[in-house]
Amino acid sequence: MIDIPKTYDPKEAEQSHYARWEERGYFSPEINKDPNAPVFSIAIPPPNVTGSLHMGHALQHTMMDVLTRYKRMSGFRALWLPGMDHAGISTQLMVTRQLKKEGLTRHDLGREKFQERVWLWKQEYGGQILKQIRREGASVDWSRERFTMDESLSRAVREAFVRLYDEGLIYRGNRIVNWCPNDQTVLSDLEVLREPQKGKLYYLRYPFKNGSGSITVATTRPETMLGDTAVAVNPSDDRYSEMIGQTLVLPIMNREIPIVADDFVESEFGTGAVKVTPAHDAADYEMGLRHKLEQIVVIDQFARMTEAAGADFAGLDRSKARDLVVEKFAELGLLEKVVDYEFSISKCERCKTVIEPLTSTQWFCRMEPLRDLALEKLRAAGKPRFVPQVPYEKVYSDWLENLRDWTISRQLWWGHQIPAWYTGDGRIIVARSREEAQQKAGTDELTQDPDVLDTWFSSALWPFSTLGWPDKSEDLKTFYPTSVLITARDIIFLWVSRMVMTGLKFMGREPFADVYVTGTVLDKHGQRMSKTKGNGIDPLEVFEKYGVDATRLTLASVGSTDTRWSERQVESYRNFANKIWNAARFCLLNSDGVESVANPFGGDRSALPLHDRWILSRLNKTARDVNAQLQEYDFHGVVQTLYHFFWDDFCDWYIELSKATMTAADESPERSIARARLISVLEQSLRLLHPFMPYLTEELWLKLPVTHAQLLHPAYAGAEPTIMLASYPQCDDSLVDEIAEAEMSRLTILISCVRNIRSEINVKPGDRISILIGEATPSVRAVYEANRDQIERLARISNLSIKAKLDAPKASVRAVLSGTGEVAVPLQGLVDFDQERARLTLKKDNLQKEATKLNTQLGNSDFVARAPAEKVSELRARADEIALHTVTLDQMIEAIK
RNA sequence: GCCCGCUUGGCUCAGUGGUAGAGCACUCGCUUCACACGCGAGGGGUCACUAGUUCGAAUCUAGUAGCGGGCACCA
Repeated sequence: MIDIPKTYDPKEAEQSHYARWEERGYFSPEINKDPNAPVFSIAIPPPNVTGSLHMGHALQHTMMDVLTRYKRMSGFRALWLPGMDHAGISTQLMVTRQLKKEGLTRHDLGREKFQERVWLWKQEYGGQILKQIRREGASVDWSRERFTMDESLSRAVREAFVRLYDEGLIYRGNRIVNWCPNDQTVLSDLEVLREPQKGKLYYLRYPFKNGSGSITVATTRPETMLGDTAVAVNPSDDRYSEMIGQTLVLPIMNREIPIVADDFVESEFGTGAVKVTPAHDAADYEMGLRHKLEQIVVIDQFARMTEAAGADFAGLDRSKARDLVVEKFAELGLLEKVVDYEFSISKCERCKTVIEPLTSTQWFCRMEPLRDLALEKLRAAGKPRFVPQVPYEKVYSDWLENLRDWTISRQLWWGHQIPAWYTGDGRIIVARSREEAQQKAGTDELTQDPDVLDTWFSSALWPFSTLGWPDKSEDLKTFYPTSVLITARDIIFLWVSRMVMTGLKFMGREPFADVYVTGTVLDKHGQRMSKTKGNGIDPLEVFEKYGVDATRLTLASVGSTDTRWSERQVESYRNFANKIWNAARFCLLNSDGVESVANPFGGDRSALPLHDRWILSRLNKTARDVNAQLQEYDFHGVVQTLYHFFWDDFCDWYIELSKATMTAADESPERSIARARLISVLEQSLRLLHPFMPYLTEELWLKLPVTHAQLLHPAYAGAEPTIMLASYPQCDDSLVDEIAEAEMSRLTILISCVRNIRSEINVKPGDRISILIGEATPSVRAVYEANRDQIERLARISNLSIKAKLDAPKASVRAVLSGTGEVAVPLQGLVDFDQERARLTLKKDNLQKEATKLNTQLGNSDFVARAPAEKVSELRARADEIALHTVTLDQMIEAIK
């Protein structure tokens, strides 16, 4: 006897299969030997080298793995390419901290040594997430693992930079940027968070030069007034129109500044007059350009006041400077008032430091021409296709339409150093290498720009740089464009749109056909999980507690809508995994003799027992639905379909109906065939489930007494058996059998009805009862006759009478079978009549309510005239049924009075 | 401020122009020889609110409220 535990222990299966799959090369597309195989490819959204797995990853990876495994089993040359990005700022921060413990700064080491330290750090601490991806069961091709700092990807970065520069899409310029005083680098708009902030609004008076009073401006940042070079008012604001062009004397600084007119100013806000600090505010910067105002830098890169702010302020921190400015205004009698004010403030996404807008020379990428490529592609070809289309396509196109230039330089040492060199005479040479630069420059007296590129610049190239671009590699030809990108919605701008733009620019094709945007897993209160809130749930702990497969099912069923995390949900899928385990256990414990059955469902199909024809029909319809749902990325739907097929159809009915034959004591051909059929259906079910539950299904599938090699997809012929490479079941239309399904429903309705009666009148589960069936059409009666044993066994009946007429004793419980037929259970005085009468009366009342509703509808001539005839007759049939049922109930009530 | 999404039984969520669904929780009964992470039976919802379109609306339209999200140079 085979020894199989009663409860599924996920750990064992999770430990034993992954390494084997990987070693045998099952994750690589090369495993597919069919030269004409269609191609399916996914580039993983590269996680950050400093990061570790969170629920969002687990969710996306589950879906990517489901699709990859599904396509692989369907014979596709499937590639899911893994890797990481180098996370410039975060990684540099990690190593800087490490150095600090040793009492060192990066400047002590110098650039080169520092970079060596970062690589050492990466080797030791980086890429935790790669191990975690293995734990998830993700079937990524590790032989193609990439890192954005790999030489081949770095080459792609340089190539892209040079090409964009040569076309004038990359330029160097002095503009206002977002500066993080803590990280000491510029940031792009997308790396800046806006957070609500409680602060003050300061009303400051700026006197006129001619001594005729003052104008009042309102500001949240008084310290910036030291760099003011104008005050602006709206040209149509009557209060100020006469003052336009007049000169003010900036207090403290005693600088003469003009009053200018600008449409940007909102008359309703504050005093309607705005101080203008072109060097320290993005809007003021624009205004400064419009009015040719001087940019005076009063705050430096450490957020301290500069010499230009005056001797009293130079070197002061910006917050100290604020206090001092306010103090001085008060002393001068120029502080009109200070009011509480709530506004939003820009913060560094990573370190939450308040951003200092300042003018600085940086590298920028012009977005308009790239943006136009993406918008044209969307409008002309609908590419990429967003799933769900609403609202993401619009989110994407709206963003593209309002796009501003992208700051791509970063003042870091970790990343791709900008391939630009400066000559002694001030020329800029952009080239793929120093050698090329020297050639172009005609000199070797070159200094390379010290800055590196935004990490996202390299990520934007990911779908093709990972496949070998700029070389015209085989991989690039085969796997680009990728099939689908699966990601969270907050990455649409940061990554998706940039990949589309670079893909169209350099490859001439969008990098992926579809973009599937996942929902978000929220905490139980509906809040986003975040490190700062500390409300995150560690997927690894969930794996540990409930198993990877159950967690994957839970995550897959999240689909594209936000869902609150519910441990109960995982628990129910854990139970489902156990159900599968036990169904298999039952099959395996009763598997003697199945080897002798070559083709369990072979021969004349119409001669098969009803339940066999029925399960084949259900199985094939399930395969049809599942394939369709997977094509449509309906992850939630497909999980439901598989769950209900396996549990309701296979376990609750098919196994139960098979028991009569398959658990017979004596060995017989019938017994072996029944067992082989059960195993065949189980085997196919496991294949359907495999993309979602890789470990459990592999564990069980390999145990089944079937000829595994024959079940492999032809593209993998000759491979060592694994369910990973078995054919994904497709619907065989010839096995869809509506008659069998209709007949089967007659049986299940009857059995459920009898069970219901037993329960209602409190018959002990073990007791066998007599029942009578009548009033059924001859064909239905034939179904009952043919399945007499099954009915008796599953409804626990000792005496089953099937006749044309129902001749039940008066004191019987009778029930109308939905569709056709009546069933009666003689009571033989075993029931409390009062109780029974009450029960029947309640039942009758409920039926009356439904009848009233139906009759109203059927009495409506408009309905009868306009509704589809099918619908009308459906309701008529139901009304007739209720009428019949009511009569029966009346008779029953009468009989036990 | 603008745009978008969500609002279905106690909880988490499906769903569709035509008699309200699942899982969990709950009630009752079961150690029935795969499974108590189970088996059988059952109770429970005017599908946020209002108005409209329709023979018919939870499903379409408009508005209202609550929640959530995105965008924005309001000092």
